[in-house]
Amino acid sequence: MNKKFFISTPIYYPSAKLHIGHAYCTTLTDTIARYKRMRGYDVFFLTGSDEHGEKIETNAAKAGKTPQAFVDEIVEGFYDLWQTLDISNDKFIRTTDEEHMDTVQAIFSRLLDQGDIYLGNYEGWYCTHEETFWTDTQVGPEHHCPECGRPVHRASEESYFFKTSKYVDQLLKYYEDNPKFIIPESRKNEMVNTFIKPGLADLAVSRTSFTWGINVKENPRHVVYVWLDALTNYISALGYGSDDTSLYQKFWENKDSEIVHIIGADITRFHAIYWPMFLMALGQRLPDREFVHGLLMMKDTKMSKSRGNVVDPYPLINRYGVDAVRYYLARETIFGSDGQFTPEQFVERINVDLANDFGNLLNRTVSMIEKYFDGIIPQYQGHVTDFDQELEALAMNTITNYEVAFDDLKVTDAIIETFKMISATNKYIDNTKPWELAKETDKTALSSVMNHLANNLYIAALLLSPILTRAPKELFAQLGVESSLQKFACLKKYGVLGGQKVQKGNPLFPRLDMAKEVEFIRNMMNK
RNA sequence: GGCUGUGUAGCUCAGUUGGUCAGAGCGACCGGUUCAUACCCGGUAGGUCGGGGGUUCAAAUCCCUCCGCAGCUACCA
Repeated sequence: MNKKFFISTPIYYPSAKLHIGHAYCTTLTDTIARYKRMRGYDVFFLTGSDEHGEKIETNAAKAGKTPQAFVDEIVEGFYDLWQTLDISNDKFIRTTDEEHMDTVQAIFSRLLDQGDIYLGNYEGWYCTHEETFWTDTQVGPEHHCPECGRPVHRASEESYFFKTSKYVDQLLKYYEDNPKFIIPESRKNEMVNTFIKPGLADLAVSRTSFTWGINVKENPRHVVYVWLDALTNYISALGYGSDDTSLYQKFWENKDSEIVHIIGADITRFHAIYWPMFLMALGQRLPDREFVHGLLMMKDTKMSKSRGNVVDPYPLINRYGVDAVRYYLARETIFGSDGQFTPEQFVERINVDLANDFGNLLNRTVSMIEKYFDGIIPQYQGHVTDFDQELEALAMNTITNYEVAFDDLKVTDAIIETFKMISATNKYIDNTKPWELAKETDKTALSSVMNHLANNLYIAALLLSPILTRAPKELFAQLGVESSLQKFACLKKYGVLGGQKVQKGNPLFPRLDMAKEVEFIRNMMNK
């Protein structure tokens, strides 16, 4: 029985096009999903779209479309972007899917029956112009709308509430028993200090001010308000509460399944507090990890819809390729802390790591094997020199470090480990000086060097295959690696390559002209 | 205002429980090499570890204070 692994991205809101921040989160999640599959796990990778709410209703009206037609069109763009980025999700859930809506209604009814949800009044500061409720802190002592500056007034709206008090202690205990539930830990402290300690308010889970949502069966004037709708996607996608719960049993209820949500800091509260509470109320198992990823910053402005200044991923992908973009996203930012996007760093990362170190290593290796051995990779013969031995030891060590890092969701660290090995392999060429060995009549040492180069490249390509979806295949083609060897399990022992016929191809990653490309990206960003 | 974090070489950042912790990568400069995508390899970088004060035999690493920056501050996804 294989181990199970469930991983999700947030479901994104289709009020506008996706930008590189979304691409970042989804790509990172994808690398983890691919890694786990490579390690032999049964993986369920979920992404989707959160399609209800007032903003959609309004935007659709502005566009002269029905909300459904409006979201249908935008969600098409989601599909397209994920396909373009080689995202390997197993399902794409939409909160307008009938099964999802049925499940949400059923959950709502059950929680209402149980007394976890009650009817009350949502009270706050209301701005008539913005048609929005604000909190005390948001309106400040002057009681002005933070959005438009107009005066606000007290108002209340009938709403259903989820009773959080019932589950607070249980939640805190879960935090305590599962120290790795919220990562990074500072996010957990934020939750406890900001929301729980001061006394957690009940959560409004319905609205009467708009209609584009899932109806509350018991009271159709109300629609289910965002979080009870959106968060439920993680289990409705698996068939929870439906006729076929096999996936749910396999990936959620199953004790041997690890459940990971990758989320942005902006939705931590909902995933770290309310989602566990909903699950507790339903008597269901809680996720193992809420991994809060960092934000991609544009120089000094946050990249988000609200502040504009977003980078469209398409021009980057079209010009530099999927691998380059995926690599940049996974490598440049330490997973869990914020990163910065600058054109210079983007180009440099690709040139230094992918073109110079990795791509060029393949190129020079293939050239030498063609030149010295008529294109046939010499057989592995153990380690002939100390350099061979060191390189082998380092390669095997790299594989271990890589696994440890990736298992802990430290994607960046896993990549760094891999590139340390690639660097060491470049250095190995300088140490062994194959061009001098080629002058000797005894080719033993030279053949061993060629074999080690091929084997290290092969290992590197396998380790990078969760990140790069194209280049490893090209590398395997150039080294003549048969598909039966393109498996992680083959890395258990060193030296599996030997006897293959190499075939020189195009450079894996062409070197980019810094000045020219920086200008291109700048122009793109300023559009 | 409150709560979290953060401020280390030109740039991006590592630095577990205080004592080779003053580091890595990139850029720059110098040198080497030729199998290679002007690539790769080696060497050099003298940064008061934000300012000030304190604890200690010893602090980037603990405490206080000040300054800068970021996130959150309860229903916008």
